[in-house]
Amino acid sequence: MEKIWFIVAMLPKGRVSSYGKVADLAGLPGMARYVSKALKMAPGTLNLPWHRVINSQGKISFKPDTEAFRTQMQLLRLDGVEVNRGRISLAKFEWRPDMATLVLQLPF
DNA sequence: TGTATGACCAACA
DNA sequence: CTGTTGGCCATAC
Repeated sequence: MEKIWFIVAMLPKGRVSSYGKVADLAGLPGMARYVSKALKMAPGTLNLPWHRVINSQGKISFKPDTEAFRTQMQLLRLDGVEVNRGRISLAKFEWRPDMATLVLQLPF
């Protein structure tokens, strides 16, 4: 759980990642669903950039007619990310960390 | 013990 | 593009 939060905390402004990728980086392959749960549980005091996590199809996972959907879209746009109908171009905005340097920062 | 439900995913038709 | 399938796992009833 902390591992997931830590990875999400590293997401740079203007980049996004998917639940599955976050799970992989956290050393929990195949646990995408667990990531969504971890974000829901995360204390607000952590100020995690949760909005930078979308699904593997490059879309916001909330239903389009919800508040959560709108706030996530707004936060992404504030980051400078283009969002069209809940869709984000992974080709342009996916976070591709350098694994070598990334590993050095992990506390686990 | 069983079933249903998620801020999921990859493969396939 | 959409929909389905099987896999995943914690929670809730």
